[in-house]
Amino acid sequence: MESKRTHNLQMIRRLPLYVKLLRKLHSEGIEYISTTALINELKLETMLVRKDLAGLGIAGRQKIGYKVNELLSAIDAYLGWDKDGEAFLIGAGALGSALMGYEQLEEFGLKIVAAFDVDDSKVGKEIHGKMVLHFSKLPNLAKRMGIKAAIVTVPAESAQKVADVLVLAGIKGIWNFSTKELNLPPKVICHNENIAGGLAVFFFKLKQMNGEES
Amino acid sequence: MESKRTHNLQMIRRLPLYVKLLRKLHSEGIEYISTTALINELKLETMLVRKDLAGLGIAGRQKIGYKVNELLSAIDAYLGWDKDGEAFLIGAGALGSALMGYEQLEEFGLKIVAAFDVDDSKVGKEIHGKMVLHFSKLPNLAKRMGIKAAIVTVPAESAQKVADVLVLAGIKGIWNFSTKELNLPPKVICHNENIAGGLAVFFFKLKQMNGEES
DNA sequence: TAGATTGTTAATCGATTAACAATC
DNA sequence: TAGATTGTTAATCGATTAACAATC
Repeated sequence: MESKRTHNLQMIRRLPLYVKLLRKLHSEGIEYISTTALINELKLETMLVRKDLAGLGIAGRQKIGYKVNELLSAIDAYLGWDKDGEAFLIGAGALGSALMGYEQLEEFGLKIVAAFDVDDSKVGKEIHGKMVLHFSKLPNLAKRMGIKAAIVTVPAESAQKVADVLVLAGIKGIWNFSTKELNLPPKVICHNENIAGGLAVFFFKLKQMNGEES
Repeated sequence: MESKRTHNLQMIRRLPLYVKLLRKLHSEGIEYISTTALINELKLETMLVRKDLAGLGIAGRQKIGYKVNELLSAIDAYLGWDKDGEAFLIGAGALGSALMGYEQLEEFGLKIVAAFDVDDSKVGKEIHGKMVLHFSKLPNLAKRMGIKAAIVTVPAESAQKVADVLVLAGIKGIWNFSTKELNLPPKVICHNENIAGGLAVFFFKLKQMNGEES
């Protein structure tokens, strides 16, 4: 029963792009789409899109293409979007506040139900309609509400301490925005979002471009 | 004079992690660091770190390691951090506001000098100490201030229109946070930050983990 | 039938990992 | 000298691209 196909993480990163477009098509009443049409809209490489759709394991029809709603539910299933994802957010600073107000997260299946911080000037307030609670209340709430996912947007210095508490509170997955590799037990998964890394790549590309001109 | 080494983008993404640690060491007065020590701190793979440092083109000394400040300036030079990066931000929504208040950006060499929006309820206000101006003022200001980089945090629907204006205004690099592939002339570089993609990977890992348990 | 499109298998390319050599 | 560490070259692995087959 083990899955033979090796999962392509880069492909998974592209899935939301497809979802965004497919939902738009769906809302416009379009039932079928060909890869050629997808490529035109998304400006991706032909073979990439073809491979990605093939990887979802559903069949298209020649001359017609893929059924839009079949593609959508295949992607949902692939990503585990069928059960809706509720998460706590820890660290209501600039970045944390942003994620609390970032509609795209809910659009793509993640709902932040509450935020936590240790800063008294933040605790008790609402940000984008969501309550900021004291971090000490997290373990109880997590158990009571059955929350299994957490978004970590605290400074690098506190990240490991926060993670330790999360693990004890029964959190199973951490989306980590701090610039710090976390030490976690094997049963807890972690995905690092390295924004500073993205910035570095941006700078590097800029430099290369300028370098070429001179 | 052309560079022979192929640049490893993944390595570039890791550089800020090194910088963060190296700066801390530097401030503590530590002069030399070995890769072994770096690996312990950062929890990265031995060979990755070794290769990354080698890629910077500076020499370490056996038994002693690398000179901390040499490493730092090598990374700065590699990324083009020597000249400081000033940027405009377009789209002062949740995500845009966050980036305006996100200290890490300045820490890693990018200074947002002003933000732009078309929403009258935002224009004229200050967010995290930075002015939000009307988008129509961008072209003039960009030329007057010599700004060459822009951060795009507008919704996918307006992203291309914004990009077109930026190109005309002489912007040479775009850090694109919208879920939309931009159509740009070859001389303008673009780096896409796909946060929804990161979320998709996070969900996928969560699903895999839960799937294994059952 | 011809053409457009899906589907699959092989080749290439880039990044990581492993193995080994060099040196203080 | 022995050991720790840097430095380099080769092997593996994953993702993309190319080539070709199948079919409506």
